[in-house]
Amino acid sequence: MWVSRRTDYATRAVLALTLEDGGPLKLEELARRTAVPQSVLEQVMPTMRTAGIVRSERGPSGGYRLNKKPEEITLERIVRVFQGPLAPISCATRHNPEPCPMTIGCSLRSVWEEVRDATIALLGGVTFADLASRAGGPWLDPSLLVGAAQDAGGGG
Amino acid sequence: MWVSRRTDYATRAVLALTLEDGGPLKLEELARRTAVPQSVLEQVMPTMRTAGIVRSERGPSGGYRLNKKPEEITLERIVRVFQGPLAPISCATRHNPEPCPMTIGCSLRSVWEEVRDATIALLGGVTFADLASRAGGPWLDPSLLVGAAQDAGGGG
DNA sequence: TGTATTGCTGACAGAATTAGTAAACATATT
DNA sequence: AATATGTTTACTAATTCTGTCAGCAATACA
Repeated sequence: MWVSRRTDYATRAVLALTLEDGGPLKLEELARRTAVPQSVLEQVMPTMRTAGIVRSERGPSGGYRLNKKPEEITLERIVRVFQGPLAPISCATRHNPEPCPMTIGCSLRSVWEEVRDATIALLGGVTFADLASRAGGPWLDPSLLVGAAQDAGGGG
Repeated sequence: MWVSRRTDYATRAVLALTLEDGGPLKLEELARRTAVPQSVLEQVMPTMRTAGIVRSERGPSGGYRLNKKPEEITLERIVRVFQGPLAPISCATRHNPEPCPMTIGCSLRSVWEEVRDATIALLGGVTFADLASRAGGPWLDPSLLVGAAQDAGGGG
């Protein structure tokens, strides 16, 4: 339960863009497909733009596209942008591990590091090309869409 | 960075008790050895007692002991008591996964589940007997102890 | 019986984090 | 200009985290 809502939203958005394969998606449409509040996506997408993951165009016929090939975007990348360090505890980060009073011989830390490494290995080994190919059918449950975007209509 | 301070403290305390091997440790002593504020341990230890991990005796010559053999206490057990579900996201818990609007074909969820399972495998595969045997030398850095427990003195 | 020593419990305050809304702004097209 | 889009910032409410404290409960021992 350590993945924040925004991280979740971001990964959904990138998956949606991957499935769209090139064509730009407007924020409104993106919000509808991912069932994310538009006002929140408004904050999430610029962050990903700054991180170089997506690219945007303004004005009519604007929208978002991926800025790289899906095979080059790992889940780890997205998660890191929104979550920071992946270590479960601050004494086990790779960069600036917080010194803990039990550094010497603290056998707990090595386990936390193993958890960290396993997490990184999994998230780093999955690209959005993988995710898209696995996401066969319709990946959005219409019955739960009601209220997610008021003017989404029944369309489809 | 999803392991809370209290979880950290709890695991340290169990390790300390394991290293003590049977002999009871007073809360005050436990706090000193683990460099945890005594007032916080006062909340953490009863929780572990309720969970059946430790056992306590009151009065003079009282204190805490393990309630099981160290080989029978996994790190997973402790973490679960204080953290709840180990899944990184609420749609990937084993018990009551929160339905997310992308259930159908959402390929992200399976990755979160892999992270969850890897975490469980690691934490569940390590017992405090393991940890104690790995924790060779003095596992408390004296130089960082200052201020951790005011009346600990410079002693040692 | 009473006192000292220990653990137990619940209330609480401050800080930090999270989630979501909204208003005003910038840029591109027509 | 007018419209359609993305951008930025401020803000509120809710929740969680961390640590402190005061007072209660039980045990040992004189």
